[in-house]
Amino acid sequence: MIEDLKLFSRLAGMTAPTDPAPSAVKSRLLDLMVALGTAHWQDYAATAAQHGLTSVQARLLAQVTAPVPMRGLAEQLGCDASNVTGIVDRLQARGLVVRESDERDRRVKNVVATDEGLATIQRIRAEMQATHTALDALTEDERVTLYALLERLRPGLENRD
Amino acid sequence: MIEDLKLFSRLAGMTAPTDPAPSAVKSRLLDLMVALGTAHWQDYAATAAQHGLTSVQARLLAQVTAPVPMRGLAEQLGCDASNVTGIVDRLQARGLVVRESDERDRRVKNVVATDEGLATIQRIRAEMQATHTALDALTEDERVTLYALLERLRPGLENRD
DNA sequence: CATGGATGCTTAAAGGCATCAAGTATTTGG
DNA sequence: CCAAATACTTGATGCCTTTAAGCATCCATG
Repeated sequence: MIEDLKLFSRLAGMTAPTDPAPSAVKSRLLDLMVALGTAHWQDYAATAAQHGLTSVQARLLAQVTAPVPMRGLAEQLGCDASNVTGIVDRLQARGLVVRESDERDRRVKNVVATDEGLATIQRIRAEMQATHTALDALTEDERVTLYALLERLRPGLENRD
Repeated sequence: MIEDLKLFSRLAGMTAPTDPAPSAVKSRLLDLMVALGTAHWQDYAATAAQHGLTSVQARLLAQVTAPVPMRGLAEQLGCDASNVTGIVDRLQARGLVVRESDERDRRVKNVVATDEGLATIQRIRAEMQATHTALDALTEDERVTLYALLERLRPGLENRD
């Protein structure tokens, strides 16, 4: 692991001047991000499954901290509005959310989390064992550094319509 | 952004001594990882979709650098073997992979990527625009640091059966 | 050698996710 | 007032996923 760090320091130095070819670090970093992203996602899905939820149901539920119209959920999830209908149907059938008609615009239905819904999503967050374990492997300072680096990655990743 | 780093350095210092309560950094880092993981995953799926592949199909294809038995693919994808049958069926229908009977054990069928399959997966990797853009926001040194940190996260995340 | 138990793969059924096209309310702007 | 836009739902189709069951092949033990 420490060898790895040295290896990449050398690689970094080698391509430093003008960085003409795509960096070897970048390529390997991409692989690593795919691998970790997948593993992390599976942790999320597995934890949600322990509460009888699919990952997309958990993701939707997490968005409902305040009343949200269906349309808004569709945008946040990056999927078709017709899709949200079914997901909310199933969450509602389990008593985790409720649909409320908007008074100002009667076309709109706002989704509201029930107490049980709020409790469930909080529990899922707390129970993501693999992710917690992984983060425990870092010192607090390292977490700060990681946070800062990931924060800088965010702008490039988020503006996908 | 730099303020953020200072903020978290302070937070880190505050919880330093014995770290009794769950760290605030850890909690925010978890949120960030969920957000970035999702965004990154969507980039992956969208890029694969441009080549008419689902994300799982792309993921499977990426595993087939050498002949792999169906069972091996199921383990690498973390899903049931019966699932792999259908995914390989569809990839095979598009001419991206081929099934070959293993000579030593005739129960086994090895999946082999065609030239077109190899080319496709390479193109998808190269075309993950959002991810590449995001990584370009970092300097080479920062990428090295990020790689080293993520590498340390891996053991905790990967040993999920 | 024979056979019973693994092992590798496939099929079928059932449920959820995703997109598209079409349909119903409701609002809004000319 | 009426046409277009908007919010949501429904239905069709296809893929993913799991479970249970089935077939072929291997292997270990008697």
